[in-house]
Amino acid sequence: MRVRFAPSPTGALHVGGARTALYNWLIARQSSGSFVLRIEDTDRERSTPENVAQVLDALRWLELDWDEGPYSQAERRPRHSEGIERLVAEGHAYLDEGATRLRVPDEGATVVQDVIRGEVTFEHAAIDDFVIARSDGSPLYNLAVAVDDRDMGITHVVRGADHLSNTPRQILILRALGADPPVYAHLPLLHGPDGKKLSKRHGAASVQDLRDAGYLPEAVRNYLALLGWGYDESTEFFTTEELIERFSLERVSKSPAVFDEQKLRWMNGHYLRQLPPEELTRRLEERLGRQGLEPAVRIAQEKMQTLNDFWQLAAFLVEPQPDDTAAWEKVMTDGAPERLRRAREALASAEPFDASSIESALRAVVDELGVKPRDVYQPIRVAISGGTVSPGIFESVAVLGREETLARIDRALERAAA
RNA sequence: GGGGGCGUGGUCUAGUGGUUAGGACGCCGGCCUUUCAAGCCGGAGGACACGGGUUCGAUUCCCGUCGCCCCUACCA
Repeated sequence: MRVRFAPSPTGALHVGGARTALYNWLIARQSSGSFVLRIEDTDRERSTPENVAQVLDALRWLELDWDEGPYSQAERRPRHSEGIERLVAEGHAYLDEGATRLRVPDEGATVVQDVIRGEVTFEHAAIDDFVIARSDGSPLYNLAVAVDDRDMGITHVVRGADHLSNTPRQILILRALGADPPVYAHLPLLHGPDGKKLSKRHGAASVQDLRDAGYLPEAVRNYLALLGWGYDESTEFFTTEELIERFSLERVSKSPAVFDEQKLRWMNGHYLRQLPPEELTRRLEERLGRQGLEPAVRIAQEKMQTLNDFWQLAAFLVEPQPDDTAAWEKVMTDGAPERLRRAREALASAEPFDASSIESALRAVVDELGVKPRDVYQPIRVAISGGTVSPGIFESVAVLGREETLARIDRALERAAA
């Protein structure tokens, strides 16, 4: 099995293209076949080196490795020209105002055998003699695709449903060239939340955006696999090995899907929590360009859904805490300073200064004061973290260390007295 | 306009000629007598786009309608 992913480099790789690449990659790996990467860059206006680099970067980040390429379609111009000349020479195409058109039969029909959609019939009467080469001789999309797929020995063309209507044209060219068409599979399109075809206006829709937002490539692969495909009635999590083993084009759905970042977040959180703390730390330290994050990572991990959540949740453990006026006013009510003072005393003598003895010390304060746990814990949380949300309070205090914790509480006490 | 595709709760999906139409995200509530975006438990929400037909019986088969999307470029 030889498949190809043939994006036109118009900018960042969007999730729709990423899913197409993933599906191709999965069936190539499943069949021990080849995954060919071909850049459809015949439109020089849009195909810049930067755009091509973005596509390659996105695929690398997703860890979808290709076996051949990237081939440049533009560089294959000589082959396209040969095809055009042959079609004209054999009477399958003709010149019209300088451009070259394919002669489409008036009668009959071309049937596309689609793995996902079954037989799709296109009457020739509804297909005009379309242009395959501009008047300057340069090849157009349908011609280039047909010639390249043939030359590259592509056996299965798996692409978006937006190409279904172009398929009979490509088959017509292939047949005129004396070639047998490959097997086709047209994937359902991805739409935005508004039901329209996914575009750049729909938020975090590119692979680049997902990486920047702190998603894990393995989670993105799992989520994307599920956009248009389902294995059974309840399995949602698949390792990449399982995807390779279980994926099948026959089970791909026909209807368009909407990219739902909420569900991706949920799934990403699941993957994040399964990562060994050392591994998560490694990724975070590399991403943030910092060292010594492991203690903070260990206690923040269970609440993170994306890598970016870490900083929001645990920055106070690594840097001076920011002030959050709203949190302060909500928590630092009448008796709060006194409760905080009592907590400070307990923390000053807790020994050793670890989560469990800190917990005992603070629970004792809660008992002595006869208040609700939160009445003691929240003022501490605001004092050390600046906000009302943080990892577990005992663990947070332990990671911060006695000296820094007491200093921050003292500062809060001063502020409360002022 | 012509051609093509698609149509299961807000979203992603499973499914069958006879099921209480299954799972998940999200949402709501509760529990974790520390917050929470984490975890656990429970709940609301769909008669399967609509109308015919075939059938003892259709979400599942056929036809039509409607809606959405794609192609119809000397873009890809």
